[in-house]
Amino acid sequence: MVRQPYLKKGTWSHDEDQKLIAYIRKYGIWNWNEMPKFAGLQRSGKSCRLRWMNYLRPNIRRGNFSREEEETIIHLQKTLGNRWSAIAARLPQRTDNDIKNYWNTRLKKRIMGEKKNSSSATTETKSSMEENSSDADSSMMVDILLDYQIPTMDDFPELAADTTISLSDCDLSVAVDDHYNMAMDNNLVYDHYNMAMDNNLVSSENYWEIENLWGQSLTMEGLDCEVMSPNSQLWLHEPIYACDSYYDPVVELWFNPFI
DNA sequence: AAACGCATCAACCGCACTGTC
DNA sequence: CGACAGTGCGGTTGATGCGTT
Repeated sequence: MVRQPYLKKGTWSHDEDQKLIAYIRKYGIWNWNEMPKFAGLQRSGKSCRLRWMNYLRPNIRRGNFSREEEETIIHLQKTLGNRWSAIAARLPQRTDNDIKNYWNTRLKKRIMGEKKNSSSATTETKSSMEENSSDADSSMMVDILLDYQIPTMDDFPELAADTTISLSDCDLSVAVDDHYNMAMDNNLVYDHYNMAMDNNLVSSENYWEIENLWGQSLTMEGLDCEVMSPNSQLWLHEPIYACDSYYDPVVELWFNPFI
């Protein structure tokens, strides 16, 4: 009879966060089920993955959703349904869990309230939205996002899976520039890409945009440890979060992991 | 100050999907 | 083709905080 090791549940402690971050920074993500053991965590792989994806991962934006983000979520939810991961893919720096929570606790109620008031009022709101230029802009942005298909590595079969990719020293531009321009006609993607590459050093914000644009094949999980390393270095280079208006203990962890 | 209700969000659970053998 | 392992996703729950009585 195999004795199951004790697996802790519930809220993560500061110490556990430290261990997971330190481990991933050093070795990258290779196997969620095995990692906790080596990282000295008494957690399931699932729990580690969730904690990482929803809280510890760099470039996660926390705090209040902007009006534009709200409109985007509402629009995408209407179009895509409760496909939170798909919605999150179109909202840089927000996690699917955050979006799901925000929808369930706030937006859904608001929508229900609006519907309850009267259907005519809803129509009125829609037309007033169209009149309002900023709202119209956000609506247009949503349309662009909806039309935009995120490319994956499948779109670039020329690129070998073991290609060394280092955003921090712009190897990426050398490796994929031609393929990218050749394959992508979408100006939105092209602008994001150029915006990032115009900088000598790719900022974490731009990195996030690129990561989203290039799909999961270019994220940590899709890459082996060799390819992971440059990305890890990138995080070390600039572990800055977009939302800087409040204290976040995770930011503190990234800057001072061994406090 | 205590009790209560509600809102929020981190985390869990179960299922589905995908890749490998 | 089926079994299995690893991973991802969406629904749900439970702990916590906050406002109200």
